[in-house]
Amino acid sequence: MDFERFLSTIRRHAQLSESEETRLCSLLSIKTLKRKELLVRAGDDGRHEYFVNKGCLRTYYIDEKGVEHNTYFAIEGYWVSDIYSRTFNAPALCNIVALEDCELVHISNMALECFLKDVPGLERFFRISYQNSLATVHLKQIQLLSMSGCERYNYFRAKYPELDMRIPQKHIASYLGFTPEFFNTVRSKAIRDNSSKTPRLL
Amino acid sequence: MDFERFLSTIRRHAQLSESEETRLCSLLSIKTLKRKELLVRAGDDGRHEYFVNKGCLRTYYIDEKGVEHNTYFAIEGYWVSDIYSRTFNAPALCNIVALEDCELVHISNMALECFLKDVPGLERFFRISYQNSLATVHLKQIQLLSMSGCERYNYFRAKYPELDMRIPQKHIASYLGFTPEFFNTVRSKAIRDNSSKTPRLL
DNA sequence: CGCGACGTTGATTTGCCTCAACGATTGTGG
DNA sequence: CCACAATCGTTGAGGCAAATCAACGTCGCG
Repeated sequence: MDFERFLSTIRRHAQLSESEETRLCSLLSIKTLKRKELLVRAGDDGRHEYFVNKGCLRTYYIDEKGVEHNTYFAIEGYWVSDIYSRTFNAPALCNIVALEDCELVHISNMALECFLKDVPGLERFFRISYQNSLATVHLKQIQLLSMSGCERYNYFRAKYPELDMRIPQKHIASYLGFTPEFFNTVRSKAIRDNSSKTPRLL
Repeated sequence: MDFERFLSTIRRHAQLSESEETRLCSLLSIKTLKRKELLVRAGDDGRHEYFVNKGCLRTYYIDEKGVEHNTYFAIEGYWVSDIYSRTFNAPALCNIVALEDCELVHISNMALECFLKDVPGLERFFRISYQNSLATVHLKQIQLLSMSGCERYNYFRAKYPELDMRIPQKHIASYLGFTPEFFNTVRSKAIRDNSSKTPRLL
């Protein structure tokens, strides 16, 4: 079992004692997924947290008309789950699917909650992580409200060059909130005038 | 100094010892604001957290063209701050202004951070709060991507009836991501066919 | 090879914005 | 207490950004 990357991520914001780390590891398991396999299906029980050791996943919501909307991409070192389901003990809102073959570290929400009650250091880790996510999401929200489609894509390319290359364009289009066709015209324009001024926010 | 509501909010997710509560209170102060007064100005130091005892505030971002975009409303029992500034020790991204006369509980980010290091119970409180916010914001993000303007407003009315009545329409328009003029046509339509199906998400 | 997924391009439509004008309401100073 | 300004909400005409629909080239894969 390879929990090294997992543990070193935890250690970035919190110190656990050796025995705490051992106990934590006993709650973990490894889950592998083939490309296109579903990790979470909307409506099912989504009360699990995953850490990406290897691979790439996408989280998306399916609206009433059957249209998919991507909300999140996860690659190595990222966490992924249906946060809504975990937090409110509700059925999952979103689907999560592997874009590549994946190796994930798994912990059930229940095990995690119990462990958190006992181990303040881990509370601290997640408090900091969630705070960071919240600040980041707030920035994304500002972006969605204030930037044109073209600007949003330039911003995305500048901030996540790896995702821009690794993920099929139609998924990026959906993530940024427009159609694949429109994404195309934006994209060719963005590449043409590559003079592209760096965005104001980063 | 009236910290009762503040403390009872904390107690909802965490238990502090009596001495911890006393120490916490010694870090707090009361801040009052008149209507239209600024609490935080974009670009300034925003490393403070506030809890609303009384009143109503709005958080907004000003884009490059000078247009305001509302991102958050806070009323009694809510917390408010420039989370980005607090988290990344950066200048504030947003302005925060009083929509009514306000009474706030104030704590500086530095005092809060120090206290958190010492008091695991408070880490827990904020871990849970941030997790709830994150789940809620994720839902809002889904909404912005998947719903039409009209649907977004019906959703907002259903979920926050108090805010719908308490806050000037133009601010709600901006929060939902469209102009006051367009908001109006949407609003009159929404009221007319009040048959309005309850939204799928809540 | 042939099928299906993906990316590309263009014609048409539409949701929402812009601009402008006009009541209604609130606030303010004389 | 009234007059006037300022702000807010309302309505309509015209315009633009982005969606929709449809057709076609290309690539990877069974």
